[in-house]
Amino acid sequence: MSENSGPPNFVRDLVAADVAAGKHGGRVMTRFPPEPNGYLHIGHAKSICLNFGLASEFGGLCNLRFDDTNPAREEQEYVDAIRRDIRWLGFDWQEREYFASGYFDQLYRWALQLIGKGLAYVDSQSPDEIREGRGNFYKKGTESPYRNRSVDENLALFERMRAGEFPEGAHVLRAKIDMAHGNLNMRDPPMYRIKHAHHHRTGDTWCIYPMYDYAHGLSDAIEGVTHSICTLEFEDHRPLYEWFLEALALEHRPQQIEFAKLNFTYVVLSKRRLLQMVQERLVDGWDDPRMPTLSGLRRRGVTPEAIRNVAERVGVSKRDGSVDVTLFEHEIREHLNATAPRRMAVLRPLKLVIENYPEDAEEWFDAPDNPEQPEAGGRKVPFCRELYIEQDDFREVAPKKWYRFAPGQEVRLRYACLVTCREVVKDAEGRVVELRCTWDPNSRGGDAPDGRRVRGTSHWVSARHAVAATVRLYDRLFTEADPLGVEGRDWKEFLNPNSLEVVEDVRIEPSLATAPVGARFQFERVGYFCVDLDSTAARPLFNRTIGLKDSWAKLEAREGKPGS
RNA sequence: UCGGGGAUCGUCUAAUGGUAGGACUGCGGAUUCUGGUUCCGCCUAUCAAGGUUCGAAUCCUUGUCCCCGAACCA
Repeated sequence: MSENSGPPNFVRDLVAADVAAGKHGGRVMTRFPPEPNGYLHIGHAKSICLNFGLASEFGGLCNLRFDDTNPAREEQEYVDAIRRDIRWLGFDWQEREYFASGYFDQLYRWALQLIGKGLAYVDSQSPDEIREGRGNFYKKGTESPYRNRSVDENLALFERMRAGEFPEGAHVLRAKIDMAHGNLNMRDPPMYRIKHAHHHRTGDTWCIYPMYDYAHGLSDAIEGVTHSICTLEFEDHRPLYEWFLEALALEHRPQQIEFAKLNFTYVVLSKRRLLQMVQERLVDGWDDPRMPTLSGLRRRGVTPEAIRNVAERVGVSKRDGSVDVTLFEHEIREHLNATAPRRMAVLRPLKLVIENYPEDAEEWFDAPDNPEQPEAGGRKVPFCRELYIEQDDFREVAPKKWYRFAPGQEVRLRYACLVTCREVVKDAEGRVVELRCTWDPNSRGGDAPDGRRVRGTSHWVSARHAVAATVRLYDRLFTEADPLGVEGRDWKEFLNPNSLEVVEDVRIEPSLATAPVGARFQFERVGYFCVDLDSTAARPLFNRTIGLKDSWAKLEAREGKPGS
């Protein structure tokens, strides 16, 4: 057992009890079983962390198994993306990469066995008739007229299904269980259907494919999985999961355990809808930084650590709910705050001229990468007579408690010096285009020579040295906490029209211009940013991962709303 | 009208018959060359009603509400 076992939860308790009791010889084996029909998202991350985490905690192993029993939906692209994302998240399945399709032969032989035992039969009803015969929640099912075919007839028919003699839908292999069962899943569920489709791994070898319920538990059994962890909606599939193991009298019996999947406010997590957003170009692909996919989060600049931390923080239970997305945002900031080097960048430049600073002079100030760990190193930032500051940091009429630039107000330029705004220059339309300031030459480095208090500190870049860049400001993709839960409204109505804002005229300090793709920074006083895939030396491109908390904006917003 | 689950601060989650705790959020305050970080404080919860017990979030009974299930999807 490792030390980093995290908070308690019912799955761990179950596993711990099994280990203590010596079940499965005290062995723990889990698996993460994605269907390669879409990209992994933050919800899958919870399952990945749970499965790999449990295995490592109890000295066991976790397999990666692609659950690829439906050739119509599965593609190699997804297999590649899934591998990449799990590795990025920080987990290693070593050589234990499996495919349900790798078990097709064994599964087929077992199906033959079940037919031989009189526990499976070929049904030749139409899909409609089968649905009809299954009954519904309130009405028991009725037995198929084909239910009592002889073993030989079933064997022959099933063999002919496999040989490709029938069109799709002509026949299906069904488990013979109980058409009157209260659980619909037990009313003679289909085990195999005919699909004349090309499979991404088995090609055209098969034209019959096993169903999830038949394939999954048996795949677990083949791999020696001890604890098969899945989500709540499979709870009433468990009797069927167990029925197949029992019917085949397999000695190894994996145990299915269900937990509540992860959900966040202001996020939609369903492969179907994510695929829809991609296909309808509501976003720019699976790795659009607004997507809750692991690829999207990675491109956004979110760290794997933050994702693992949030997976641990949300816990594991059987209550379905929705985690406040601010918890995720908190974990993102927490890790980035500890690891991202600080830099200065001005998103919306306003020119600032220091009138008493020589025209042709310049100097370079020391700036630490992280002021809380000055020993961790730093860089020099250039300074000269003309600088850029943030437009937002100036107000011609200073509100109450405004510490930033305003006529006559002294402000600190971070790591540089103290300056006072003397004059405001406007263009013909009355827009503020330039601040004329003076500096205190004795404040070099940023400290007041006489200990006078200067509350405001602004970031800045040297006009002469700054590099132009583009920044993409990302915001939540949805404007509604529960986009799926608003009665009478389509979830797509709640897509945030401002989820992406491109800012073209950004000025960054020179050290930022050569940062490699994927590098993450804190732009001081602004937020966390990372270098996008499409960034070039000629035009650096940064994605905003998340903004810094802004208590000034909060205060101002509140005061702007009387009565609140 | 059926089957399977679930109900603890606003949110997520602990407490396994013995002080209802933590995290996030929110609200105060301190510190600060980031209105960031950090630190401190505050607010707020056992679905309901009965019962068992010295003692119940926990056990029993009844009820209420919520989620999942009727693909040849997973």
